[in-house]
Amino acid sequence: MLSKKTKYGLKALAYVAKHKGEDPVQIGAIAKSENISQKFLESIMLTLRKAGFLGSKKGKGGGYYLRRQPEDIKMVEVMRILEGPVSLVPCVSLNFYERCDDCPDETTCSVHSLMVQLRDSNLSVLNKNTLADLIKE
Amino acid sequence: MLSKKTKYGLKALAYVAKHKGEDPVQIGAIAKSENISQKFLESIMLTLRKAGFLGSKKGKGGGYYLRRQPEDIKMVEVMRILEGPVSLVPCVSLNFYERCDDCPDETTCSVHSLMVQLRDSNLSVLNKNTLADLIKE
DNA sequence: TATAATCCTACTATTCCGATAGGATTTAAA
DNA sequence: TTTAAATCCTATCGGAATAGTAGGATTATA
Repeated sequence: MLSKKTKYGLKALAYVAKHKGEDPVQIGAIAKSENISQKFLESIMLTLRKAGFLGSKKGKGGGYYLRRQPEDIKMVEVMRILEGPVSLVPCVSLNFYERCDDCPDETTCSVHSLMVQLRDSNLSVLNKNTLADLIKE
Repeated sequence: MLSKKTKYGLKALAYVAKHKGEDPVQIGAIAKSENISQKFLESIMLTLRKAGFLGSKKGKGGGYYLRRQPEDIKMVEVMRILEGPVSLVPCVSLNFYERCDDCPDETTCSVHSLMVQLRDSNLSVLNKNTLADLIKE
């Protein structure tokens, strides 16, 4: 299951993208519109800003805005920042590789091939969807 | 990430499938071979038996055996028993549907379409892989 | 100077995961 | 008939992660 952090983060990004070109968007407005705890959302927005998706302006009239074009923000990037690895086991992860503590040998592991297939099918979806796709229609 | 429960359960099923036709397989043997805590594995085997994948024989010389052909046990079934929903959000789950507590309206939810795509791509992999595929080569 | 916003750190409550404990039950073999 | 070997079952527990909260520091506008 997706963490609330990721779900809220995606919705917030979509909200900001929808208001592209306008004044910066406030956390309060997003929280209200998407039914998210404002304090919780604060920390998520911070993560998204530090990751380079969002920029911010402090003080009165401040808020958040997109730093990149929606078409250029792939879902796979956002997922890796918010949710972590795309893979279901660390030993098939491309960006977060780790050995599995069980498994003496990856090549004879019975679940290895299945895990690779799941990783690749998820990657294909996450690579072709961008933030722009989230705000269509 | 996949829970250890699921990972261990898959490995255990593969182990039992590999020894199909022989005497029942003991938990101890699986635990040792796959580096799994025996007590933890006990509870997982119980789950798999109650779900109908495995049969058991008690007492000396007892153990576990497959109740269905490996080619007939789809990974999607096993995952649903051990890991739960295939979907990342309950509101797109086919077998565990629930409304999302946020989201006043699923049709306007910005992440809905992405979640459906991820669900379907995972389903396609999990539907075409069976236990027989886990023990190939 | 007052107000509105983000920024930042720390804390907390709850849930889930992985594992363990301790026996009850059943069966086969000595 | 006894003993050993196996599953069965329920309860519990520590630790980690998740979701959220608190409280103020900082910055910018009007």
